[in-house]
Amino acid sequence: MPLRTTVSGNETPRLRARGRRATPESPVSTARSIDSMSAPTSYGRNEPIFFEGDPADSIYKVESGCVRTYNTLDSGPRQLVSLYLAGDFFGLEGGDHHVVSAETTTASKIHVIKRRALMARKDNAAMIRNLLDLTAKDLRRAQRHNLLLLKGAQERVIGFLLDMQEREHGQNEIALHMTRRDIADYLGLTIETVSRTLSRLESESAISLPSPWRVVLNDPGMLN
Amino acid sequence: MPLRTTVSGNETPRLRARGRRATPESPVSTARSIDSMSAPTSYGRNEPIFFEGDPADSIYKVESGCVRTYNTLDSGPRQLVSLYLAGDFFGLEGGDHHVVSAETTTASKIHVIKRRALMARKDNAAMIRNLLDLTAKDLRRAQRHNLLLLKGAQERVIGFLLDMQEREHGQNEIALHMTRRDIADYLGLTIETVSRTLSRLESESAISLPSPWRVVLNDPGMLN
DNA sequence: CGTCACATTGAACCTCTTCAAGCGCCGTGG
DNA sequence: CCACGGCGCTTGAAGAGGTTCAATGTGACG
Repeated sequence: MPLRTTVSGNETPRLRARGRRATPESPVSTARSIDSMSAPTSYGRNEPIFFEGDPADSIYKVESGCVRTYNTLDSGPRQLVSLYLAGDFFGLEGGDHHVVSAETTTASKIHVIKRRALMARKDNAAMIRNLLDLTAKDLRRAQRHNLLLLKGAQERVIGFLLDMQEREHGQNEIALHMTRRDIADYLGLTIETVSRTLSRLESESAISLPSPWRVVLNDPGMLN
Repeated sequence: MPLRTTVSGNETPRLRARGRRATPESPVSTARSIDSMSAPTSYGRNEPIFFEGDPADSIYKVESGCVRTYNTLDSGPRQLVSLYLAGDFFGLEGGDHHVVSAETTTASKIHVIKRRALMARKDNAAMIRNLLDLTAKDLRRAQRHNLLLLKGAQERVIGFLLDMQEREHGQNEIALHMTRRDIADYLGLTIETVSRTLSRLESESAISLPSPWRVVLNDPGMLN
């Protein structure tokens, strides 16, 4: 097993949970689409965004970074429901109260969009249709994740990497934006299994691991 | 291991895939809500409703029976994405084409609702909002299913039973509407594991199995 | 330099799968 | 009418894959 000569980038996985530092509120945008309706809020690593049970009066868009949603009601090990990367919307489950909690997995910028602000707009019918499209997209993502969880460990990890690659503009070098624990909790595996699987894929030169938070897919097509 | 003196009901799990027999089309309803916009179509057991790749020009509501959605693209063992019971809507994933296939698991009646018919109505803004609510509900269901798949075999089966109970009006005796294979493919287990787990739960008198397609939860609260 | 969080690696254990056999119900046909 | 065969379900024993427990490695920061 080759010892990795790690050259870590600036994505240092380090807990720096200072309080959230809201950027000053900009005047309400008159933009046509849901995004960019407000200035993004900056979050540190592992900072909560909302909790299960909170009133669900806003939806959210990831400007940069990464957000995990999870369920606290079920005791035992943490189980992630979803991961959201730059460009993704979350908090779309509907209902009066959130059914999951949301936290950043790394330093992130998040747009917070009040539902009332959406509905108050002249073009609110278009907004609802926009919301519908976003929710349907999240549904498709959840269903694809379901399929992934019906497979074995190696296929889960590979599926995760391919999904991440697709969501990160198709580059072969992808930034994970999260720790092994997040990956494991998202895939229903242990961190040991995730680590071993990645190591094996690297030893088979299917991937490279320049640093723990970076993965290079040497042959994305081969991974299927 | 007590031999079960099975007294089969009329839910005989038997292939009887006669051709679909559409009920005569009723005049377009002027009802206020999405459901009951058309007369239901009757399907036999294991009959396809739509296939992955078909144009998604309709949404569907289960009047009675049960529908499974699954993915055929990934080779290997069949993997169910979702199960829909009486009262549930499906086909809400959005997009121009279906990303899953849908089949009945048992004789069923299904409402087929054209999207165009929805959008053509005077109150189509309300219809879209209705669609949004239904899609968000399906999303919540998919996310709950995700959580289930992150657990062990016994918890999956118990979670499945509790989910079914909740969806069948909270009665303690529930009809499964499907075979062990469907359950296994939905939970990511083998039929043997499902069968064994149910047998063990019965031997611990947590449940009773009057017939393979019927389950009685002796103490729903205890199962958590 | 020492500490801390995260990641990796090894070995024993356990759960679920795989393979195999048998049972019960039902429909069919001799 | 009963024998046969298909299908679904159950049960057992061996095997593989992932977890658990434990130790070590690595980089960042004070």
